[in-house]
Amino acid sequence: MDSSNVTKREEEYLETIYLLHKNKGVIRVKDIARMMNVKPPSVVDALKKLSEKGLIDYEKYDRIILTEEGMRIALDTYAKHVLLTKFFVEVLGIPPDIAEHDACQFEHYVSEITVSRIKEFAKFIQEQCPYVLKQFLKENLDKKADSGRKAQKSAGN
Amino acid sequence: MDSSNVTKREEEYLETIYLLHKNKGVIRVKDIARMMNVKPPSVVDALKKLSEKGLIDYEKYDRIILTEEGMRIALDTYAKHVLLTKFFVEVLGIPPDIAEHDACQFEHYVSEITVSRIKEFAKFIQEQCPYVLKQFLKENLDKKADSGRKAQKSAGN
DNA sequence: TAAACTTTTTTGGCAACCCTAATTAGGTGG
DNA sequence: CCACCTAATTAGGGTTGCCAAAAAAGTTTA
Repeated sequence: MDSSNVTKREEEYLETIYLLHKNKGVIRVKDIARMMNVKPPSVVDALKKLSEKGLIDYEKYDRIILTEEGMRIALDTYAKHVLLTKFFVEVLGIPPDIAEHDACQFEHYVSEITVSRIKEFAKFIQEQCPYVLKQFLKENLDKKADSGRKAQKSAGN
Repeated sequence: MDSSNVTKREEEYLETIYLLHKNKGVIRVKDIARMMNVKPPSVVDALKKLSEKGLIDYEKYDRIILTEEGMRIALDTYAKHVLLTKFFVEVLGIPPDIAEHDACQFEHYVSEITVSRIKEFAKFIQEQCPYVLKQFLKENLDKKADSGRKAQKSAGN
């Protein structure tokens, strides 16, 4: 019931493990590595840390399973991820891949208040002025291809 | 005109230097340290790096001045900071201190598209359905004190 | 101007993450 | 059962950032 001293990066590892388990059942070091764009040794380092912190069950050359606490953190993080992505796409009309990118970072920093407020806001606006929202999206969804897109920051960091 | 290989943390140092200069003129290592919640040696480390990258002019025991490029990055970052904070406060009704905290992280990751879309959205909604927005804020601004607030993540990281 | 105080810098270290190049374990076909 | 191939792990390093303690520079004051 602690979840303190879990770094942002560890949250990402937990989220990835959760998604791999959900989609494929078995979890391989190399799959985690591929999904997170790191090399296998980095994954092993991370697994050891997560194991020491009691967030996963991990035996060398063997299974990788989220503990109850690890699962709690993974679900929590993933829920924010989904909510933020939906908001960016459905309310702001951001292209899905960019929305994904932004959500993927913000999810580790955003406060609970902001998360729940975003959720309420989306619902409120979709119910109270759906036409205005549709109008905004219509005006913006086609901007996708041009201008702003290329002005993207150069990934990294 | 590059701005690549500037870390998030370095962006924060640049932003802090910009704000100190704007508000007090003179910039002291200890002021930067206080504002960023780090100790002086960390600031000195950062100043050396920023200087090597040509983002500040820095002579030991002497002045600290943003170069043109450093100023560009600082202004850019600060602009996002202001925009995000305003959006969180004026549209979502997040308490200012929390909004500040969230913006302060997101500003280093958010894509240009999302920044400009947020700006446009705020304008659009404020113009097209100001009453509905006011209604949403009225319902939420008083929630400040209770529930969500204590569920804050424990800073750090 | 020299002692006393403050600020800045240097030194030496630590933690989080990542990588390349070995090494070791597991699984497979002959 | 052994050679082979792949996947996982260990060994050894690198970077970024932060800190405490010690040394050096700057400033103030008697």
